[in-house]
Amino acid sequence: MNNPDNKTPTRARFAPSPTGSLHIGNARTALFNDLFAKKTRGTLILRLEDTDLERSSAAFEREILESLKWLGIAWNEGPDRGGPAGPYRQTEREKTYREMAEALVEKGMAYRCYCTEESLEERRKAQLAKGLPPGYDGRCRHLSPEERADFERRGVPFTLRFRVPAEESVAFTDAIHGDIRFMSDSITDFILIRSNGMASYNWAVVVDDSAMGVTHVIRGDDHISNTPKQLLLYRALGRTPPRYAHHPLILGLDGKRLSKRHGATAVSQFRREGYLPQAIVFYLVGLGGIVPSDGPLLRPEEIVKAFDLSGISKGAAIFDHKKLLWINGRFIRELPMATLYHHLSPFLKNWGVMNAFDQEKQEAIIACGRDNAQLLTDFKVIFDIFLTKPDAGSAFAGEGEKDISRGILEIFAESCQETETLDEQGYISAAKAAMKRSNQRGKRFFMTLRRALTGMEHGPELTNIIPILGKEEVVSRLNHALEQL
RNA sequence: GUCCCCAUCGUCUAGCCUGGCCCAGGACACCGGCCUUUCACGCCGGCGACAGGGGUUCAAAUCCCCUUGGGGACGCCA
Repeated sequence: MNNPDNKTPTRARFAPSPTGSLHIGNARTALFNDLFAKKTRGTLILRLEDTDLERSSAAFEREILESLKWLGIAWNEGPDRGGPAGPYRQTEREKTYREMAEALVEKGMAYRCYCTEESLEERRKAQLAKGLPPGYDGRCRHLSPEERADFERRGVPFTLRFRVPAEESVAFTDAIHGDIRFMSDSITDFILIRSNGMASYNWAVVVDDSAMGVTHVIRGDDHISNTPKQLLLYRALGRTPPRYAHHPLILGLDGKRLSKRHGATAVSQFRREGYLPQAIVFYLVGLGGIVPSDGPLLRPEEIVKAFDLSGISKGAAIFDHKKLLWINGRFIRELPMATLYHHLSPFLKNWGVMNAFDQEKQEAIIACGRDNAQLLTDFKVIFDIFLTKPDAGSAFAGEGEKDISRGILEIFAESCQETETLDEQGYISAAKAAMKRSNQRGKRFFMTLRRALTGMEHGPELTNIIPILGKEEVVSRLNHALEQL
């Protein structure tokens, strides 16, 4: 579906509803649309589906836009930046939905339904109990003029329902799944306009996509069964439907659709936890089978180049947190320092690193800890090594070893003093000299140094840590440790 | 329940369209080893799958059918 007749420029859209954070599954939909638009040199539209007045909020809207931007998803038209196909918020198109629905009523393709929600709910339950598919039973479909007049006289609120034609075959070719066919009989009359006057999902989508000139609809698998409804609507409207691509959903470890109870799912949360946007994007496209996730780390342009809708795998994929972590670690290790630093700086500010060290030193520390980090937040421990003098005392081995430890530290301190500059080479020779003089070496020797200098048993190599600490600080820490012994 | 979608190692996948090169390749995870002053990184090795059954064919992971399993939809949510 890479724009077969490339006469018409492609127009794709991502249409989240601001009723929650942008979660990883929606992010993938957004990403696919973004990649498709970029690949075909088309347009990406961002549209807010805020017709659920109860649950939509401005805060969620802000968070969604922010998360999208952070992921590097760039829309050309949207609520925040306008465009020729506005409005980009469904609540602002309210009037159009109603007028167009009324026009359908005029033509007999839609009708007023006076059923109450409670009654509908009861009937649905009854259907289910009888083993029938739940769905509208068509009660108001053939109201007599008298009955209708009666409802109107009593001022009963109504919805506008689409009159689904019988025995029609609705087929479409999905870019990912191939041919899909439904019979209209499996679809019951659905609501176009709710009793509060607001459009319902399927209607708003069709009116919008049509008005906005959307050529390609790329969305989750869960919308496959909405597609025939929308196709019927296009038919009623006499308009050409877009092309469709339904990608599979992301599932949790238990095989159920990914949700909050599977742990972190919001993009903003991943961001806070120290994931890189590059890693998330790379993981997400890898999940779809677009790029091999074990292959080389790709730059955004390369991902665009590799992107192909028809290459997306059909089966649902389970979200594997461990693999994401691994990918994140790879990016931390392989990203250019400038890029890594950029993503790390908000964290550095929080940790009070900014005023403690100049950028050069910060970068040296980052380089020193890279191999030990999988998340950006893992750098906290690394920076702590340099930020605070360790409380080494408790970290030393048993009573009997105190004298040995003392000897090692004293002698190593001397060796350091004798060394001109304690760079990597200087450290190595100081250590060699100290080993000879103290007659200690190997694990005991180095672990003693490590504990005295960092207060921890694990961490980056001392050859990387010591040059950054510098001679003065090293000696100071050694003395500090000696005092505690 | 009805309709729709899907089905290769625990997980993500390659292979499937255009049958033989596949007693199925890679990666994550896991296990073992190496490197090493520690953890990590890195390197080497191991474990581990064509859901089942029928066809078609000289030959099927690959094509067809059925079964099973999973997912989704069926809402005045999107």
